[in-house]
Order: sequence, then structure tokens, then C-alpha cells
Amino acid sequence: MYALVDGNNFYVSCERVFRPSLQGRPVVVLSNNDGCAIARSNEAKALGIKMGAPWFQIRHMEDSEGLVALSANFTLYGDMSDRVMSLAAGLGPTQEIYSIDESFIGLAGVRGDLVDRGRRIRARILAWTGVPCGVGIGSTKTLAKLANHIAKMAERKPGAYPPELAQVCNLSALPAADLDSVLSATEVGEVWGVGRRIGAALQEAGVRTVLDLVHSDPATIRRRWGVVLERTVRELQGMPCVGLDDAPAPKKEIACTRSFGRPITDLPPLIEAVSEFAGRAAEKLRKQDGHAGQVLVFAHTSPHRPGPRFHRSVIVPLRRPTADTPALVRAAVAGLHQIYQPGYDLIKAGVMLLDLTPASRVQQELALEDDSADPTRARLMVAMDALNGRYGKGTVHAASTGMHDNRREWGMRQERRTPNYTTAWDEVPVARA
DNA sequence: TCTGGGGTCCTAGGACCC
DNA sequence: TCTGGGGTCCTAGGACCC
Repeated sequence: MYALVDGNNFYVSCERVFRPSLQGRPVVVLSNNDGCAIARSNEAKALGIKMGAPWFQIRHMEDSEGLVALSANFTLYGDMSDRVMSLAAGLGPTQEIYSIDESFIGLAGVRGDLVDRGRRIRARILAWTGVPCGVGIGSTKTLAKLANHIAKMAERKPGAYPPELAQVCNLSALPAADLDSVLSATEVGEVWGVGRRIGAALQEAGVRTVLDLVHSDPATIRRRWGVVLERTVRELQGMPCVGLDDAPAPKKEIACTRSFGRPITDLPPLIEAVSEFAGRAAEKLRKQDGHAGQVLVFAHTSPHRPGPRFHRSVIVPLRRPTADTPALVRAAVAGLHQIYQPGYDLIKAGVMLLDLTPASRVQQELALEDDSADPTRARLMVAMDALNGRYGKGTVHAASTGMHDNRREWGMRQERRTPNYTTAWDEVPVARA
């Protein structure tokens, strides 16, 4: 048995904790560069604002509907996430943190009324963090996910589902007939693992509701759509095919990519940006105690705008796997020189670290031909990470990243960012009596 | 004017091997 | 008309997730 706990409209809920005046209003949180909506309050959803809607297309609702837009504040959301996760863990013996706002809880051995238990944990999370959550319970992860969706819809759209399923929904406790009517009231596209493409194709084939999918033959599904969907069908039928992953494997690739605040054409600011991306990625790499064997760098023009297109990438192999920031930055910049061509309005670039191996697996070499394998360099990197952790990102960085002021040229737009209420002393809110 | 960022898994096809 | 059989590894691309 599994539960899925996830924050309602998570980013918006985090912002509302510190700005209660946003309750009841249509609110969206915008992606980096204030590009598009990546979280929407229920009121914003009711206005018809879609996930990923470009800000410039919905901006008019600021005046007409009182829509509030905020720039994403991932530092705040990450910290709030830690708090919510540690409380959600109280639901059962094991936990898989699936995303910033979702975790699966393994309920094996948990006794008593699961819905009751879910309601108590939900109330505690709300009281202690201010974030409202939904709890879905089912005999497989896919069913728990579906139950979570139903818990939310039952709360948001009264009448869509039986009201007692709101907020906390246990599908495995439902009588068969009730379960069927709930499943037939839900479209296939809502199922975890059925995306836009397959959802549309299933509809086309006459599989419209979740109940239709449950009644389909797994072997046929496999032949036509592949094993992934077959597993989904079996999970919906109650056969567990996906286990709880409470010790996530180290990443196989690590990326740092950004859209720029405005287009870049010249090489120097591009070198700064790519250097910073490589440095950030290197930090993540060291956090998982890994080495990279290859560095990929890419840059491209906007796919949405007219004009000459540019879209290139190159993989730079490293002579020896490393987590050394200067070595990775050098490789990224060398790659950038290979692909760069003047005369294009580039709006995005990025660095990916590939061919990752555990740092413990070091290839011995006779001669140290560069300093990236020098053991004192590893200690330098530890010191660098510690400084940046203590005094803030970018306190110490590779020289080619340039000084912070230059970022005006390529840094992202964030016109509506809220303070780091919980992670920066000078931004902690002050309560007045 | 203005459209995010970071991942995973699966499959098909080609290269290569004995 | 005929073209061996079986296997591994790699890569690119598609689909999905939040």
C-alpha cells in the first residue's frame, strides 16, 4: 500500500504562507525570466490559465481579473519542501521524495484507518508549515497518484466526485461499484504515465476513461504502445510494477542550462554564462561525489522568433574524469569556442556533465600532466563549496565567470521575486504586535 | 518585446563480434 | 530464388514526469 502526499499548487502555496493577502486571489508563479506560468492557484486555474502559459499572453488579466504574478523563488520553495517532506514522512515507515512537492510513502505494516491517519498528517503539515496538501492512497504507486488527483479534484470542483474523497482519498477502501464510477468519471489523460501524445491516441482508440484503460488487455496494450504503458495498466489493475525508491541512485547526467534575460550575440558574455553553468554543474557533481568524463555545451536561438536559426552542441571528452571546477569550466569554454558563430541572437545556453562515475573509482596515472588530478585540488573544491554554502552562491567562482555586475548582460529577469523568507537572515519577515 | 529547467526510461537501428 | 544466427553496445529520438 502506498500514499502520495503532495502540496496543492505548491509554489503558490509557499508564497501565500508569507503573504496571506494572496489567499483567495488568482496567483501564478512564473518560470525563470518571468517567461511562463509554472504554478497556478485554483483561482488562476479557474480563469483558464494553462500550465506553461506564456506570461505575455495572460498578463492582461492583471488588470481585468486581479491576477498576481510572482517570479519563482526556488530557494524558498526548496526550504519549504524540506519541512513538508519531513512531516509527510510520519505517515509510514518509508519515503521516496519524488519531486520538490511530492513524496510517496510506503505504508507496509501501518495499522488502523489509513484515511484517518492521512487526515491527521495533512492537518499537521498545514498547521506547522502553512502548506495545504492532498493525500492519495492506493495499492500501487499509480493508484496512489490517481487517488491524490481525485482528492484534489473532489476539493476543488464539488460535484465532480463524492465529497468525502476530498483532501484525503483511499481508492483501496472504496466498494467496487463506487470505484468504477470514480474511474469512469476520470479521463485517461490524468493517469500517471499517460501524457499528451498517448492520451490523445488512446482517446482516438476509444479508451476514454480510466475505467476503459483498467479494462483493457495488458498484452494488447504492450504490443501497441510498449511496456511502459503496459506497466501502467497493470498498476491500475492493482498489480505493483513500480517499487518505492527510497535511496535514489546518483544522477547519470547533470545539467545547468538557462535562458538569458535578453539575447546575446557576442562571445565574451557567452563565455561568462557558460563558465557559471559549468561551475554550478560541477558543484552538483561534487555533491553526489561523482566525476564527469564528458562535458556537453550547447547554445541556441529562440525557436519562437523569426530570423536566422542557430542550434549547436558539442561533447568535449575529458582526458580523465574529474569534478574539478576549473577543468570542467575549461572544457565547457573550449566546446563553446568550437560551436560559436557570430551574428546570432542566442537566447539560451547550457552545460551538461555526462559519463558520470563515482569519485571513488579513480584511474591511477604515473604522471600528473595537469593539476586537476592533484589531491590538493579536491580539497580546494571542498573549501570552495563550503564558502559558497556559507556565504551564498557565487562567493568563490572560476575567473572566466566574470564579476557579478556583468551579469546584467545575460542574467535572467526576475522582476517579481519575493524575499528568501526562511533562508536569509536579512530577509526574514518581522512580526509586529 | 515577451514561451523554464532538469531529469528518466524505452526503442529502433547501426556497428561490431563470434 | 537466394541472403546464418545470436548477441552486445552505443546513439538518437521519442515520450513522459514535475
